[in-house]
Amino acid sequence: MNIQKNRHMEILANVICGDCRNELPKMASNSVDLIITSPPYADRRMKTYGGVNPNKYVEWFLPTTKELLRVLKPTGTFILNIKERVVNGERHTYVLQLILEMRKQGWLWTEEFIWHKKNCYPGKWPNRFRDAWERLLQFNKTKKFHMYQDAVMVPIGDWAQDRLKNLSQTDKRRDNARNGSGFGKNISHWLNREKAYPPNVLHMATECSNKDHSAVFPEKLPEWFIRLFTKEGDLVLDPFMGSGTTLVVAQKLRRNSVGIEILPEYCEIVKNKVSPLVMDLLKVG
Amino acid sequence: MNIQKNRHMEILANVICGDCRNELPKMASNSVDLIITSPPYADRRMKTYGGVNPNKYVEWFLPTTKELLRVLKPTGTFILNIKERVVNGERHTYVLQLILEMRKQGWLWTEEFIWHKKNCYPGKWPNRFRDAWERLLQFNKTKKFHMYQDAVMVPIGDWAQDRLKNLSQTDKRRDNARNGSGFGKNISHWLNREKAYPPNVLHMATECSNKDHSAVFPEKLPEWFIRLFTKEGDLVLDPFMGSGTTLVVAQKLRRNSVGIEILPEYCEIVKNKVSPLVMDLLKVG
DNA sequence: GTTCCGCATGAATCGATAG
DNA sequence: ACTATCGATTCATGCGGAA
Repeated sequence: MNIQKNRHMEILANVICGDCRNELPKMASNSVDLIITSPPYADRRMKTYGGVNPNKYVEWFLPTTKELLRVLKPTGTFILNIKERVVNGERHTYVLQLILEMRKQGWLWTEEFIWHKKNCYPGKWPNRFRDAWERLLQFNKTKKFHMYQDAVMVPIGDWAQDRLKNLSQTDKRRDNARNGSGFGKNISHWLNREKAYPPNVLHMATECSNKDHSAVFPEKLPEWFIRLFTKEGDLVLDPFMGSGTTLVVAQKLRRNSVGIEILPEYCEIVKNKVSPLVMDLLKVG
Repeated sequence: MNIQKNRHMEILANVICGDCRNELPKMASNSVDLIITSPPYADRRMKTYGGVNPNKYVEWFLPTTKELLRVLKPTGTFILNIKERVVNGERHTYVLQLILEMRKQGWLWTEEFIWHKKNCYPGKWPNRFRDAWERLLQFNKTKKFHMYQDAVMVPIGDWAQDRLKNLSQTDKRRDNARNGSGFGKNISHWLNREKAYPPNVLHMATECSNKDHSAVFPEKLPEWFIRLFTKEGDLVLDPFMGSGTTLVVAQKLRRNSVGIEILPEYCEIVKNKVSPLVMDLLKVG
C-alpha cells in the first residue's frame, strides 16, 4: 500500500434520490469498478417500485441491467444478490430467466456464490424447510476483470493446526516427480502458509437488528466483495441502495461510492450515515 | 414403528444393467416413491459414459426425465444432484435450461437444496475460487407429495445452538408486536426443543477414499433424502446407479430399490454389495 | 483402545502446447 | 482459428499404521 498516495486521496459517497431507471442513464459509461446490489425481490419490496408480478420481474429488471452493463468498466464486476420466491408451492423461475436474458444483453455469467445464512429465521411448513441460502450471482463485462484474491484469504482449516506442521510427504514427492530438476519452490510456499483462499460458499449470519430496511445484507457481505473486486479509490455502485450498507462499507474501506434509492426517507438516513466527502487529514497538514 | 409389520416385510434391491433410456420404459407407471440420482455431468466421466457435450446436455437428458415423471407416484419426489461446469470462463447454462424444460414436461420445481462440500477440489486460478457446492434440485409430480420431516431432525446443538439461543431481543419483540397472538410464543417453544428441523443447506464432506470406483456422493446424502421422502417398504429408484450408494443406503433403511447402470463392471460391484432379497429372520421363525 | 501422523486423492480449472 | 491433451495449482478428509 502506497502511503503517499493515500495522503492525497479523497473519498466520495454520493447518495442519489430517485429511480435508478431514470438516474443510471445520467452516469458515464465504463466508470464503475463494482456494482453490488440486492434488488427488490419480486412482490416483496416491489411495491415501492410499482408492485411487479413475479411473472413480469425479468421484463421489469432488464432495462436496468442494460444500463448497468454500460456504466461498468470492462475490468469491473457486477454482484447480484437475489433469490427466487415460492409461488404456488414452486420456486419461481424468474432468476433462471434473468440470467439467460442478461447473457443475451452481453453479460458473462462468471460464477454463482452461495450465501449461507447461518441464523435464518425459524419457521415450519408441512412441505418445505427453512430457506437458509441466497444466490450471489457474479456477472462480468469481459473475461479480464480485476480480482484481488489475497484481500479475502481466510485462516486455514482446523485440520492444519495439528497436521500442517509436519508437511505431507505426498506433496513433496508429487512436486519432485513432476519436474525432476525442480526443488520445493511450492513447498516453502506451503510451509509458511497459515491462510487459504476461500471457496465459493460464504457463511455469514444475517443481521436481524436493522429496523430501517427490510432487505439488508450484513456488512460482512459487501465488505467481502468490495475487498475482492476493488482497490482503494475505486468506485462502487449500488443502484438499489436501501439502508445504505454498501455505501457505509465502501467508505470504511476507502472506496468511492454511488447509491441510488427511490424512497426519500432512506436517502435521508443514508446521508446521515455517510460523510459525502472524506479527505485525509494529512493532506491538509 | 410397527414391529409386527417389519417381521413380514421383504426388502428387494434390484440391479438392472443397461441404459436407463431403454430400461425405464419397461417400468410401471406411478410406482416409485423417490428418485434420487446424480447423472453424469456434461463432459465429465468421459471414460465411463462417453461424455455429453454441454450444449447437447438438455436435449440428451430430457427423454429420461420424461420417463421418470411417468414412473413416479403422484406423491413421490425426484431429487437431482447436478452442477454446471465452467466453459470458456463462464458457468454454462444447461442446468437453468434443464429446469425450465422439465417444467414444460409437467414437473414442479419445488425446491433447491444446497450441498456444501466442505472438502472441495483444490486448485487456484486468477479469476475464480474453488467450487464448494452442488445443486440438489427437488422436483415433484403434484403438490401433495409425502414428506416425513421428523425423520431428519437434528440435535439443536449441531447446527444452531448458540445462534438460536442468542436470537436478538429485537426479533422477539418485533414478532410479538407483529401479531399479538403468539408468534413469539413459537420462538420460546423453539428454544426449549432438543431437536430442530434442518434448513435447506446440507454440509457434507465428499468421500474420497473409495478405491473401487470414482466417488459419488457420500452415504449421508441419499440417506437424508430417503429418510425425508420415504418410509419403510417404499420404493427408491436411481437411474444412474454408478457405484450403488443409493441402493446400499436404501437397503440399510429397509426401503426397496431399483438401480439402473450402463456399465457392467459397476453392476457386478453393486450386486456384490447388496442382497437381492432381505427377509426378516423372524418371519421364518 | 486412544491419539497421532503419514498418505492418497477427489464431478476442478486455467493456460500453454500440440495436432 | 479451433479442438485435444497435459502440467501446474491447491485444500480437506478418511484410512491405516505407529506411538
